[in-house]
Amino acid sequence: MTPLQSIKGFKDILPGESELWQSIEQQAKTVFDAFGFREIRLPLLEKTELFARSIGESTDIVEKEMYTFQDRGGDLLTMRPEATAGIVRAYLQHKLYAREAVHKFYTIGPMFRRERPQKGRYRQFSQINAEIFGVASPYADAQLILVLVHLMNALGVTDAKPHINSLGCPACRPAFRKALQTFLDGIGDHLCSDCLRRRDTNPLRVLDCKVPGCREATANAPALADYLCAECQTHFATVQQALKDQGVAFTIDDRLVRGLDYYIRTTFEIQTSALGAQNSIAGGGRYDGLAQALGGPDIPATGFAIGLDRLAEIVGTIRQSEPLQPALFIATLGDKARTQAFQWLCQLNTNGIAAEMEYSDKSLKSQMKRADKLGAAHVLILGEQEMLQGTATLRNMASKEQMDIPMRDLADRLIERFLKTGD
RNA sequence: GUGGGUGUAGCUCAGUUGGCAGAGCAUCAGGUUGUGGCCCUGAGGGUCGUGGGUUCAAGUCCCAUCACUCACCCCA
Repeated sequence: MTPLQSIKGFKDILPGESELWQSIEQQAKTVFDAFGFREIRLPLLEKTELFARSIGESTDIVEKEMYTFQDRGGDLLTMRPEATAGIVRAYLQHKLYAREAVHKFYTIGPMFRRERPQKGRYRQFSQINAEIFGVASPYADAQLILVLVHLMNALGVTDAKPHINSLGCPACRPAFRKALQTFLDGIGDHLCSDCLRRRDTNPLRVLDCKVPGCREATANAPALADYLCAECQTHFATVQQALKDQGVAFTIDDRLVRGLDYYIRTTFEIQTSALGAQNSIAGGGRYDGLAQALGGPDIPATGFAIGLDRLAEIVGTIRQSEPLQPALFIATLGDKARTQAFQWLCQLNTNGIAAEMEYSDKSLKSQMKRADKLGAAHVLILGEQEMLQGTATLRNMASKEQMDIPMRDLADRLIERFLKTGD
């Protein structure tokens, strides 16, 4: 019988890789602390309606990628495919806007989408999210981009550059959408089949198509920038100026159209070439209308999500994580010695000293081999001779020096020794 | 949902016109009846992804199926 396997698109993070994730998460927390973001932890499960109303009924995510099921009470529930909707829900539910005008959150955790897996894309994937509520100013957008750039630098990710765009607002986007649709109607046969479908459902996405034929056909398409209202223009210009003032290099990409319905004005992505077809490791934008659409007050908001799996893959090629090396390995010969050794081991471990021992009956040679493989700095040998003498032998693995230590209060002596010298 | 590639030891992979299932690394043991790294010797470990077909004979050829993977779509 073949052993059970994990579900397609769900992966294990084994020791060796988990250290990498821990260090990225730690680094992110450090950056968030400095920029004034506080952690919010949320359920993985929400009512389906929340995502349908926030992400957009006609998006692929809602139409065919969500893990949705009915619970025993009859409610339709969904494993969250993204975090923003849940954050907004919690923000509204607890009326946090009534306590303070401005809130800055971050959260780290898994999301679920039933897509076909490939490099850098899994059915369970983790994101680091950051959101700012209550700030309409473009400086909030600029700050988020700066947080991303700062974090990438701190992690040593050099092949990563912000791409930014403005999608306009409810005042100016409809006019552009109409102009674009008219243009697309005129070039019908030159578009790929996907784009023909998009022309009706979501014309802006045609601009984002990678098919060369579509790129050519839309080369002279109306540009969103020409349709932005005065307020949107000022907003976008301020974002750019703020980034320049901070010395952040960025690319204006007027075809950067994001998939979720709720984005307006500023959108941005951090792109890299290190992940095959998946060139985006983080993305976000402004979503001022969402709080109101979900039944709350009209509160401006902006945020981003980092693909943690993708980030870990990139950072992992830069760094290698080594297992923690024990300060001491205890080798024993005989049952009595082993019993004594386990007492000492427990004492050492509970006092914060990384120590290991051999539990089964093995030759001293093979125990030394294992100690060496684990990278133990010292080996404590307790055999029959030592038991008779009332001492144990402490061997320094690097210098090969050995010394006898009385068994009485031995653990205390070692704890003192290792805590003091640190080796 | 669509298309391509790959499935042989724990890992990385050889396997010729169809003819006894292989290597390196790793593991374990011995060389030293109580001392690691290097070296030497040996051992264990395989439903060749799974099921069917062709054949005297299939890891190899044919069909189906599953898994993994890359890409499209979409997105982080």
